[in-house]
Amino acid sequence: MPARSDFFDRVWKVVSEIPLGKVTTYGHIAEFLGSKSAARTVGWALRAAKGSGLPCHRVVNRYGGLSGQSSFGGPYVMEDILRSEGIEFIEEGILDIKKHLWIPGGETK
DNA sequence: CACCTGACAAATT
DNA sequence: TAATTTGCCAGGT
Repeated sequence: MPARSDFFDRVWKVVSEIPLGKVTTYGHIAEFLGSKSAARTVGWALRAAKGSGLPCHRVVNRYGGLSGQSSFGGPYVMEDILRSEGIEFIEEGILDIKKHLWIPGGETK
């Protein structure tokens, strides 16, 4: 497998653990990985994971904004998927992060 | 081989 | 309070 790196692999794993209807932020993932400031690397991993079947649309920035729209494939792709999963949007491109925030390791429960 | 870029965030000035 | 800088990791040029 995948060479990439432990960091990437961990990011993919965490993201794949996100329950449907929930979202998480780069900062929380990075923090879970051990480096809270590695949010950049998290986004980097998602970008590399594009096409790997990873639900990267469930990962947003700390404002709940869909940061990776441009890299995802379309400006309305992520939003449409998130809405289909039960995510409430405050406005176009911005979801209610405080209502659907999920924390890695927090368990689905 | 060295520098720059890139889906961010938090701290400091 | 806002603006700027640093930290993080890997990939591309």
